[in-house]
Amino acid sequence: MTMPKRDTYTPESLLAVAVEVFNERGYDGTSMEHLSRAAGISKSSIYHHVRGKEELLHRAVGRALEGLFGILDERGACEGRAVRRLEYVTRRTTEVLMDELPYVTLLLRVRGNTSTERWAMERRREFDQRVSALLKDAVAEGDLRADVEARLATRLLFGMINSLVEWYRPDGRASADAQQVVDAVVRLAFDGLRA
Amino acid sequence: MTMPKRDTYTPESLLAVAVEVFNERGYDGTSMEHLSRAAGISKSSIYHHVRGKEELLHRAVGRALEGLFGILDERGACEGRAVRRLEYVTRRTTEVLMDELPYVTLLLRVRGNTSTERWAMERRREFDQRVSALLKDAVAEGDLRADVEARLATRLLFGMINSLVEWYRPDGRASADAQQVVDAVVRLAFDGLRA
DNA sequence: AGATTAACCGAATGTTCGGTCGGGACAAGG
DNA sequence: CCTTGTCCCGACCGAACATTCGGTTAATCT
Repeated sequence: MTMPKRDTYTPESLLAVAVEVFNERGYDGTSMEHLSRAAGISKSSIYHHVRGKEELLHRAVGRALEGLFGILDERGACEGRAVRRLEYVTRRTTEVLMDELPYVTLLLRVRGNTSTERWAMERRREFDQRVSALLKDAVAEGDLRADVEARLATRLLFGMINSLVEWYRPDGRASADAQQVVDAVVRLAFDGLRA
Repeated sequence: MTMPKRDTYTPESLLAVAVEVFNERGYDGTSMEHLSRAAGISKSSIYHHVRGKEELLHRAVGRALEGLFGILDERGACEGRAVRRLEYVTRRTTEVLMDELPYVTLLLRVRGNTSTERWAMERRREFDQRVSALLKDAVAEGDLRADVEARLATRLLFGMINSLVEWYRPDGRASADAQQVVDAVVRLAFDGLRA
């Protein structure tokens, strides 16, 4: 096997560039010309690394979904009272969203025009339902208010968390910044704005 | 002046159709061909009513912004303690968002590729800052928790409200449904999930 | 040194895009 | 009944689109 020493693109490193551009211009608003300019290689060279535009999208949303579903398998999401598990998932979802920001951003914006997008939307709905069940359990155990429907509350909770992709930008090496955001999300979600 | 009796499109009625398609496929993912099929007239006929694709976008986001900024001029947003004014704006923003759902949806999704989109983003930021100032006042008056930064809290609050466009669909003639959503938003925002 | 191969490129492919053009149908005013 | 203006259409245009193709370069393997 040959191993080129000059720095070169892998499907993964190319994906990182592409996802940045997708998020800036929108997937449909991004041409292969845009991608090639951002990557610093020619349009045709991109096809050496990936099958095409849609494969880049598929890899990106796949990575985001992997991160999100991974949370549900962690110990904190499976053990203890439902309200503690929900708080854990809330915290971890926020963390994963910030860790994998560009990929999750892209996932949250797919509109369903291609089969890849429809697949992503379906898997996302699946994740939502898993968390909705968790919230419903916490209400049943008496730890969460019962005067707001579980499905509705889940949607508003995720609405708050997911909105991070609209404004959060990683702050250099300081993860103190990130932890502050996570705390704010958990506090506001569970205890509200009121003093 | 001639007055055709056969039912025909006005810029406004055409806009309503266009905005639906924009929201389904995304603005960039919508071609004039898609619009013409949805409107039931030919592509070229669309240009009889509007200057082009971007004018439709401009009219739509303009209408959304009009509705949002209108809230800030209402009495409830100008009188009383800051926390009450913030609660009023929260409630009314949710209501306007549901009333003008398709238009606000489009507004919240612009990415900044055209000058119209950049204009919309700027005006939106302006609205955000007005509300952020309100929230900051409420913290200063001791009615809201001080352990979460005002700017951050505003973003999370709007994140929750704005997420409505991702899932809320008007329920026939029943506005009881809508009022339930408004109540849930205000309750969760100010008092949290906890029982 | 010669063969192989990953990485890349410029030029061209067919397709779809937003938008234009000349004209037809039809109602209202004279 | 003939003009005038509204509303619409099919045919078309240049540009931009995603993708393909034939070939070049340079590093690795034998």
